[in-house]
Amino acid sequence: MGGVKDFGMDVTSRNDTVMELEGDLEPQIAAPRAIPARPTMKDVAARAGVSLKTVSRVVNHEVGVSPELVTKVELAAAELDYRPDLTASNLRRSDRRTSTIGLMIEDVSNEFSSAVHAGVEDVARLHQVAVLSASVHEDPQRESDLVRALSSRRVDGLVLTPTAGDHAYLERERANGLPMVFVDRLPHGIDADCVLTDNAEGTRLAIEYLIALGHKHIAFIGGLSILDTATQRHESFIATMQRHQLPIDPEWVFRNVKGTDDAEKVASSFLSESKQPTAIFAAQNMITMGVVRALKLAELQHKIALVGFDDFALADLLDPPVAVVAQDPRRMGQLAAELLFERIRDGKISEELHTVPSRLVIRQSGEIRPA
Amino acid sequence: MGGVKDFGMDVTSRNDTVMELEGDLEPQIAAPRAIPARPTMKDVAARAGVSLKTVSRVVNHEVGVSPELVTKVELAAAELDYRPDLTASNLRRSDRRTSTIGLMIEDVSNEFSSAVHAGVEDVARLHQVAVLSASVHEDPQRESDLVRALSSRRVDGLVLTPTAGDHAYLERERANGLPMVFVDRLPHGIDADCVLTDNAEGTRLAIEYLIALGHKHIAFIGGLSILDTATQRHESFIATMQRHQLPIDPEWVFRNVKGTDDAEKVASSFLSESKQPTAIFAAQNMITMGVVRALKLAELQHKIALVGFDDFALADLLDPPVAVVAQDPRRMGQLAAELLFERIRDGKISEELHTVPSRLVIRQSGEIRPA
DNA sequence: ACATGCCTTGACAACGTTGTCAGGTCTTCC
DNA sequence: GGAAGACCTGACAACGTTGTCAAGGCATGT
Repeated sequence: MGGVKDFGMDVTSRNDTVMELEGDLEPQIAAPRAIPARPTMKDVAARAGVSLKTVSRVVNHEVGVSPELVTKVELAAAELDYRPDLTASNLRRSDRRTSTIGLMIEDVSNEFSSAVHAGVEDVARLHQVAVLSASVHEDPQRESDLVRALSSRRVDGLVLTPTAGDHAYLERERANGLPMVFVDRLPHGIDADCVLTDNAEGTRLAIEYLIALGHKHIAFIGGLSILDTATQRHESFIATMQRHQLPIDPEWVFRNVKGTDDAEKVASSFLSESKQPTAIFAAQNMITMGVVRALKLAELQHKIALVGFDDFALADLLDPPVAVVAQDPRRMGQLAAELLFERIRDGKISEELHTVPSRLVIRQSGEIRPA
Repeated sequence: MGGVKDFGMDVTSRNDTVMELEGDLEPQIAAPRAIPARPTMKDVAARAGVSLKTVSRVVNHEVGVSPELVTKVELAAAELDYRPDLTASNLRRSDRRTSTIGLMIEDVSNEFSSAVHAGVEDVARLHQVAVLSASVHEDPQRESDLVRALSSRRVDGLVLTPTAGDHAYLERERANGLPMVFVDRLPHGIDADCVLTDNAEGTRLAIEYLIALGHKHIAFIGGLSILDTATQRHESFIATMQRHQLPIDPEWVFRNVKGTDDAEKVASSFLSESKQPTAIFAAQNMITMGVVRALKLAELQHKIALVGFDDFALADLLDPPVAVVAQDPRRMGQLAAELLFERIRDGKISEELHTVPSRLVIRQSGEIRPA
């Protein structure tokens, strides 16, 4: 809160009597000529010679206004460059909609998140709704601050990727009229609508593909296990290997790997040993990139197979091109937004779980067979 | 505008007398229990046993409220999960700030645009300001629609990448109190604050580097010449070649190339000829990727030098790693936002031109010498 | 004891808009 | 010709909040 109050200089409203109190002071050179008055409905009404309410009707395309008045009002509005004030409108309207939703993602400049963003925007645009977007950066404190900020701006709903923390606090927010849909990760402490990738299935696809090629020694490098997505991929890896009665070598199973550099280090460590896996499964975007680097450094990129989870730009241009389990983040965003608009429309709270399928994209790095 | 009026069912305000008119109809099963009432200041005031204004003072951290009352009010607010309504606050406040700005970029899911977005967010966050973001997709109609939409939501200012069209219409918007800063491209028909990459200088750096390596026959593949950025890069290419008295072979100069596929086609066309350039300058992101593809296809990636304009993820992992002129889109976003907040703060309109330097990132593809 | 001034609190209007309702004009029908 | 209805228009209140101002309590100085 604590608004913006330092700017002061409090310009009195445009056409009221001007305060004449400080006439004794020298002329205020370059006074903060702040905030030119915007034309309001009142101004349009005056210019068109009609009442306020008639302008309102014309602006909102209500039926039952005579054509002449419509023309007059539209002309006056155009001449003044009138823009209806959605904030005032929202205040008065009975549905209290702001035609704005909030989107909280990991990082707006991240390839995955911004694809989700694009998907949400696709749908929001159809509904003529604007999107307030923000990066959470995996920070629970920032997450709850953002929820407050967006709630204060009275967004009609929220699409968000939850952090690892507890989300019981959102229950009250939702009860107070803020519909929300989670995307990419399941929240803890609240039952809510959620759109997820099928992590287990995607992982199974990748691993079984490698197994079919004859691989028996597959390394697993996964992300932060506080995140469900990472855990699901790990569990599916284990389950799939077991189902095929293959040994899981603990020295080739890494969890809690964070970011490209860490992944490169981890991969390099076991690639320099004499005993090596014949294939590597990198359970996340950044990790895949790190492994690519490590393989290249060790000049093993054509000897050891690699499949990553989540596609990325240029994966097909690398040497060798990198096989991946491709998610469909844009679709996830679209689906989440569609769900949200349903919830907003009929005001009911529900707890549907939607899964967006992932598919295996076979590229050379995956086709390498064990020696 | 034509707001959202189809949802109907007009729930009367929460604690007023409930309308008893249609008691004869069957019970409305699962009636759209729309919009639960949110607590307002009035509710908080009642619960804390103080006046409305006192709650306002506490919420806004104004001085001069007795500590006991502050505690009482804060307690009541917390119990009700009260969230101040920024839209109502903005309406009444004399500064009329919404603490929200608009951002219009090419595409939220584009690597360059979303880095600009991240930069804007960095600065907005410091100011506790939310960002309404939208993709323009190089569509002038969409651009002006978005400006209207954001203006109606009374954003405090606008950061935007202009399309190729005319922008005189924004003059009136700005005169009506909407500060704006352009980023990445210079607008036409309006003098305004603008943050640009130094396209000419970046291009010069790249070309002179190639020349220094001994290249004399350099191909140029550039983007849509309706965009100034593309034109500037082209002109700088020509000027630099001429300054070094090198021939410009028209059959190796391509403009108006759009997207990866188009670039690949164009590059492939001249790579299949017997006479070839010894180096290629790709004047844009997508174009560079297309050229990489074409070179790889022709197996010339280690024979012909390549430098691209604008860096991209994994450029360093390609074979060979691709040399580029790197812009700093995040810095551009930050700078634009900083400028915008200055304009918002002191309400003055100005027309500063800011240039963010680009730098040459040398990677193997640039180090290839002519045969 | 009284005037003065500071400090805290609340009543009230207003921001720009829309929902409600009443009033006016014009048809239509007996 | 008059009543009834359809149609169009405007006056007014209200949405949730803050700016303004006045009133009351208390301490201080004479």
